[in-house]
Amino acid sequence: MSDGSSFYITTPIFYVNDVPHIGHAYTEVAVDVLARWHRQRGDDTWLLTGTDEHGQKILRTATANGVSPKEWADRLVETAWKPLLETVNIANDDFIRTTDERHERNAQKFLQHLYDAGHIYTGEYEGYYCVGCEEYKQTTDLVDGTGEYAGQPVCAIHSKPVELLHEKNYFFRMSAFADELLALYEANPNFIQPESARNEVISFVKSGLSDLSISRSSFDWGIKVPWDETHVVYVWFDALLNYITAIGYGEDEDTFNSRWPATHVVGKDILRFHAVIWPAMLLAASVPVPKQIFGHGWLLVGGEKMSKSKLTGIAPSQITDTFGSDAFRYYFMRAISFGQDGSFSWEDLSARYQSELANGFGNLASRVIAMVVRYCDGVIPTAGPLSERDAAIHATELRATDAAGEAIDRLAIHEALTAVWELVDELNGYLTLEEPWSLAKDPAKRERLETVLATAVRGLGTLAVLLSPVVPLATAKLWTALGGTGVVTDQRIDQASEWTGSGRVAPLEALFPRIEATVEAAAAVPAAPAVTAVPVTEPHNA
RNA sequence: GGGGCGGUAGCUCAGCUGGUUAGAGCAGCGGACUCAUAAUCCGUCGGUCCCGGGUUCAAGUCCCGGUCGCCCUACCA
Repeated sequence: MSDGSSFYITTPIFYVNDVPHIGHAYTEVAVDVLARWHRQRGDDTWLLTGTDEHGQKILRTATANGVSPKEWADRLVETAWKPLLETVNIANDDFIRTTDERHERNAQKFLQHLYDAGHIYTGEYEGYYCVGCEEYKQTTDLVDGTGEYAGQPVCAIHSKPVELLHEKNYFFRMSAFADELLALYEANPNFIQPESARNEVISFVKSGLSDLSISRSSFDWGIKVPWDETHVVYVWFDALLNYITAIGYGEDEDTFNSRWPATHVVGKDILRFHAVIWPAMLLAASVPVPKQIFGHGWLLVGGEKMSKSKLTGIAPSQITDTFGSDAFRYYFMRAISFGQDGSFSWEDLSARYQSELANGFGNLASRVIAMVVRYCDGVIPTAGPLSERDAAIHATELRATDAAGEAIDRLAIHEALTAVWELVDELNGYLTLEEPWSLAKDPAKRERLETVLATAVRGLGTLAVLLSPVVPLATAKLWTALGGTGVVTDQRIDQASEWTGSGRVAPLEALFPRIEATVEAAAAVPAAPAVTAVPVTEPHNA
């Protein structure tokens, strides 16, 4: 687990037409925390994210805005999606766009490969098409018409007649892989996690797989099907391939082999694409399947799934403008069991910011450093003989380090934080019991004072190392204040308590300053939309 | 219609294969302390474990029924 092995992790790629909300940021942060953790463990880590830019919807909005689809995508990537990564401080190693040449070229290679191997056939798709919806409807989406349309099926949404259309399509023989997939799920219980996600996928596949239409000819904004340029590749088929085209599939075997297979973290709404279609595609192409697919839960606002249409969508910057990116990252990682749905509320966010970050961790850093400055002129003292309590702190450092690392291996980010926070709480309690401010008044207790402060400083440095993946800005400041060697992100997280430094501390500003008046403003104003349905500002597309 | 998940203190949630007085954090209340971001530490209040049956020496924990919420999936006419 710390042998420099490869760790390749991905986020889903953003559909550029969406408006960034905290759900997108949540996924990014989770993946980023895992990636940072692995980097600090010495693993050869690679974090990929990017954008999904093809498809009819994008073509349509681009046209409506009077620009080409590529121009439209360029604009959204630059104004919305790359800024989102900045907003929540994502340290990605690559950013792939499905319009990148490297992607298009190698996605075509992949497709041609499947075609040559006989996994693709020509079929005909017949279905009812609703012009209003601009999509094929299932018969269950249709209702009997009334009035002038009596007797014919109409779209349940538009109440207008649908057209029966035939379209030639290329189909991927996905049905042939059902047994192989089930065997895969069976043989590797961790392939799909958490358990609830795994069960759902298994029961879905057991109920039978149908073949997948993978091309469209009614519009042309997509990757051309290599043997038939009148067709473009179905957007999901195209999008999934980003995970391999980004690391050299088709043209750089060495790089590809050194990174693949990946850990895919996705929202549970797109789990099936990743846990069924994607592995089937890879099996067909004789490419190893992913290491793991993890489906996380949804963010609930006011008890409902957060959504733009319900006006509960929240822009990440609404949170980070007030609380900062560290608090955003910490809050969502700590408050929500990764894998389950989680409730978001401004009240909970500001409560946790105050009690856990400001009063718990931030204040601990302040008081320890202040005492070293005050009682030892900023020189970190050397510990003398250790008391039972001192030893207990050291034991907790080791226990937290191990427990957190083990939790990260299970992608239980929230548990990792819980484990680390035991050290925060114990250190605060330790100081209260040892009362270094009292020891300082008695010269005869000098050695004891120094031992206590040395122990506290050591614990604080351990926290800086352990929390660096989650709150990188605060821990960098803390690291500097502690006189830590090099940068904190280079410190081995699996040996967090073995950190070294110059032996001097520097003054430290409050890591998480209290947010007094602004808390009320933040809690009151942005919370309003969920209750009173005030529209959330959407800065980009109409 | 089938299938799955969930309904535990004011809030957010733990409670594995059933076993002593049902737990945590936050909020509330009381106290201690002063190094620190009026922060920290200690104590304390607080629950018909959705409802009704059943199995058992014993059920939040298993079974049946009901109810509410969510998710997946499928429709007969």
